[in-house]
Amino acid sequence: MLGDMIEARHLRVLRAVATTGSFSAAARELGCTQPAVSQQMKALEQSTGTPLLIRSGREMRLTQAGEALVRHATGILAGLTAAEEEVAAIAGLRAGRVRLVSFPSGSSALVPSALAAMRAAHPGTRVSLVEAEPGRSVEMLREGDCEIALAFRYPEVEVRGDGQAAREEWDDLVVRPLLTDRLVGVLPESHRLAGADRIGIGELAEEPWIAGCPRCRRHLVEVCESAGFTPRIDFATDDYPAVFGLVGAGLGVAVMPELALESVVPMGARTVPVEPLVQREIVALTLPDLERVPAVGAMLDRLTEATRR
Amino acid sequence: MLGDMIEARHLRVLRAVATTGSFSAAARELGCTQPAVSQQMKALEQSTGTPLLIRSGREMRLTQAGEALVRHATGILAGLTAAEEEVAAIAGLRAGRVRLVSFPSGSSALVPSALAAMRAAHPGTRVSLVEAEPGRSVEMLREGDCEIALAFRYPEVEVRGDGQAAREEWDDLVVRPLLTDRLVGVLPESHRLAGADRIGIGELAEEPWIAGCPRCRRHLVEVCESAGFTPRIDFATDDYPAVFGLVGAGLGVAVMPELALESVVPMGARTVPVEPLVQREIVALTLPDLERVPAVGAMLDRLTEATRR
DNA sequence: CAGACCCCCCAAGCCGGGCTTATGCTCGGA
DNA sequence: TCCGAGCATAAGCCCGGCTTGGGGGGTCTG
Repeated sequence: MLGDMIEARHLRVLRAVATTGSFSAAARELGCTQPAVSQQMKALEQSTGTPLLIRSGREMRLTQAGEALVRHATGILAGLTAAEEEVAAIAGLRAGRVRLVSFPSGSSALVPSALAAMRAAHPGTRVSLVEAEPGRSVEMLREGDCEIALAFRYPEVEVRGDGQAAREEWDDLVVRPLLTDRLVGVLPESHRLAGADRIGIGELAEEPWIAGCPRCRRHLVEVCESAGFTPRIDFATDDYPAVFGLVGAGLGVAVMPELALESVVPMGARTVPVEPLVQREIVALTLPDLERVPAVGAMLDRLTEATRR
Repeated sequence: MLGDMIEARHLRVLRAVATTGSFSAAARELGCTQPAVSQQMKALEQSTGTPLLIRSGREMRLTQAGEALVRHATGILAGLTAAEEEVAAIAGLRAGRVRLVSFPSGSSALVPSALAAMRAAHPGTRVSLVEAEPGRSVEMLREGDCEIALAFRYPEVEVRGDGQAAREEWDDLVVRPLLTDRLVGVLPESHRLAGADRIGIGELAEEPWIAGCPRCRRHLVEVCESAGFTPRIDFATDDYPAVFGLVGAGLGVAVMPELALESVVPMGARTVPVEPLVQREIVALTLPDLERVPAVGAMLDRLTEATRR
């Protein structure tokens, strides 16, 4: 029920017989023995129900049905090799597309260098990049709208009954940790603690706060509450330069991933380590099957490498 | 070495999976069990070296390589079914061409009725007809320039050392006897024997003869010599009406196949049975492999049938 | 004219691969 | 929480392919 079709192998053998003019020559060309060719042709003639070859004296000729098959074989085998070639190009990293989605402004250094390394190593591949919040990016990953999602997670501050609420939603994904990012405090230059070596987060209990994305904001609240106070959040923005602007204007304090400070120069603000140590883990997420896709795997490797500079 | 190629069956399964969205549905569509589909896809992924399908939650999605394969599969499977269809049409006598070559003017009644019967029974087939001498027609058959050769042979008059010289050259062919044709004498109306019931060939020993084709001429000489004389041959022509004209003009006598008299009316000539009985056997020749080609076999059957009217 | 070579067919045997049944697992819905 | 659907896996049977070895026929050449 599944194999009642002309097989491509048969066509290849038939074509070899037609071009070489003999079973033996076809066998040599195909790298097998002559009886193998003989049997293949017998099987093909049986499956088609009509003779395909005429053994007339020494030369081998095609019947009309044989000619028809050979005529079609050209296109079919060409299509088959084209298909093999295309998938081989993808498998061999000479082609292939990776859709990468990253959280906004979270990987200003990481992603570009990984993209550059990928392009250098596998020029045929194409990597596209769009930005989305971690929640949305994971959704896109599950929906098939991207192959790699860059996200971050915070360790749980307090141990609750369901200890791994944040990690739980990823347990069917491949989670490749890239790097852990320490959060530092950001204070106005004029702040009394701006010059401190390090500060406890509780020392900022009375300050107005400027928070980041919802996820970051939630975690900030958790950290502060475990330190004994509830932060008064006056502003919330994803945009790190905006945070600097707000802090520089003396409108509040903030915490911010250290990585975000690498590519910008804070104006009118000072950074200072805070205690307790607050870390953010940046990870690349993908689906188990996708990890084995060569281009996806290669891009994951490039992302991992990009953290080792 | 022979099967290191993507198989058409794999593509069919992959396409079914892609369109139905699940292995089970594909299995139902293909008429096999679900593990069969599962294994086919695993084998295909292994042979291509890259994942083709993403099992994400409940829905099944294609990777880029899978999409490429499905895209090619459309054309490949279409070509394959087109090839199957064409050869099936030939096998099912809905198409096919038969090249028939007949000796000149030897089958004025036989061939046309067989052609008509063939066209009526299998309208899709095409039969072409050209004329050639028996020697040449057999050569064409062996060269692949025709599928059926109509020829005739005479029984050996005298038993020589190599008793079957004429039959020997056909012993690797399929010889299908169609009918045996008695030769009759053709005399001028004014001839003294024109009104006889039958004559011995020896009674024409002194007449000038009009012979037919080289083959017929050779046989005429053999028959006459076994009757004790050597015929004096003044004219030789393949054209039966011309023979009648020559005989009618009193220029000689001739022998002629009875069949040739069916579609012409002799003018100024009389036919009379001769003794000893001289017969000519009309046969259809083909190659052993060609006999099994449906259209060729059907045409042979029509030729055989055409003799039974 | 005979030997030699080439090519094809046939038979037997080994091997791999495919399909099936049976079973377990996961996930989503009632 | 139970149930149904769907996929994966294992074991087993079976068919089909490829190989080796032997035989027959045709052609070319010495």
